[in-house]
Amino acid sequence: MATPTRVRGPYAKTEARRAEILRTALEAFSVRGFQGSSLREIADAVGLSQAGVLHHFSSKEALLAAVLAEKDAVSVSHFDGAHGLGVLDALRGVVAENLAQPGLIRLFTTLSAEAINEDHPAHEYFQIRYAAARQLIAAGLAQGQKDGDVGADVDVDMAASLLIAIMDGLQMQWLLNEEFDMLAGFDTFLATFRSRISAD
Amino acid sequence: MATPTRVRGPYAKTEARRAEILRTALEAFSVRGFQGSSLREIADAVGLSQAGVLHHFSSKEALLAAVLAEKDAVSVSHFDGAHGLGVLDALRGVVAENLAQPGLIRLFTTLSAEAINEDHPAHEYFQIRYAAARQLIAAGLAQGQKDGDVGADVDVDMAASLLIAIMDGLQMQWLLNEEFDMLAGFDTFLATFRSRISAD
DNA sequence: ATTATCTATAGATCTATAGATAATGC
DNA sequence: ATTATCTATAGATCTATAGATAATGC
Repeated sequence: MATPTRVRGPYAKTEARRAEILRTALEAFSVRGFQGSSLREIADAVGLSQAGVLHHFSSKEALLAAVLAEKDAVSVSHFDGAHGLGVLDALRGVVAENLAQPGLIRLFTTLSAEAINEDHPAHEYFQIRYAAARQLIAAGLAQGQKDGDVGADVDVDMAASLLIAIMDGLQMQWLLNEEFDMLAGFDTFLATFRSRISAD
Repeated sequence: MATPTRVRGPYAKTEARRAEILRTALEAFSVRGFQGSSLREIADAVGLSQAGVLHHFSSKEALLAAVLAEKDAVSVSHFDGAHGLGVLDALRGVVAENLAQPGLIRLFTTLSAEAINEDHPAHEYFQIRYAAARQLIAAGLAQGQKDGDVGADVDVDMAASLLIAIMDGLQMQWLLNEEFDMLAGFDTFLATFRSRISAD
């Protein structure tokens, strides 16, 4: 029962076509959510039939999974080696970068709210994503405690949750109103928060 | 072309029936969103046919509008007379109250994210709701500046945005994980924030 | 020969309306 | 007589599959 030998690979254009579908699906999901988007509208925007899209992604859920998998872990690069109060600067970098990617932020904001529902296909994805983000931030702050630049009395898990909460909340206000300056908001928050958690 | 005289009112049971539909619709919208909920599932849960629901609310959008109109302005009572640093205590009261109403919080979190889309029927509702919340909080803080218990250098609009952001963000984490203690999170935030904005 | 794509369609939905029947209020 | 409710249905969707045809790779 060996898997049949793959005689040859896909067409040369296939990779680009798949990327085009993913880009288009991201746009649709970010604006209308997963439930509110149809394969038909994505196919039309790409210039394929609906069945053509399903040739590349076997189901609507598989397409969502592919979109999320592709855009995952992008912001993690900011955290390479960040520790202690440097974590706050890394997060500021994430906020600044997000300003240039409204579509991506809208995707995550829209889908994460849809995914509160346990039956949503991205429910587990977002639970894991949030836990991982908290863990990454908390670990960086804990390292800072060892190094002595973060106060030993700071609850690093709660601090991580607050940082994520303020970022999420500012994004929401920015998405509802482009004029809103979420970077200034984060800086205002950070000014207070930094002195709060820093070891005197 | 006068409106035909209303000869008599609805049945005695009608008010209760409408309330039942609203309660059921809130539950559905809060779990699956507006787009993800169907009149059929709401009708089934109430024990009516789909057409029966549409007799009481002329369309799905009208039902959404009625749900939002009914639940609006509930938290405003906390703010009666709150000003200056008292605004922070009022907001803490809102967070504490929200802990007992996960369904309602899920409704607003789910719908507000769906409503980022300009074409969503609740888009304008949430823009107005956010603006009103910011205005209410900012006005309370501005009053505190006149009274001298909030620092004159504080940007009250930004402070209001930060307070709303942290509340929204903590709610999101709480909805994804019931174990998360959002009141403790808000208190941690407040401890720092209060000293930050208070006039020395 | 295999991959990519299309047309056609099955089988489920979904919202809203039309028109009939049952229940209630004046 | 009016309100409440039902059944039936129109008219649009929606996802996924079957099977045919076109394009490409070895």
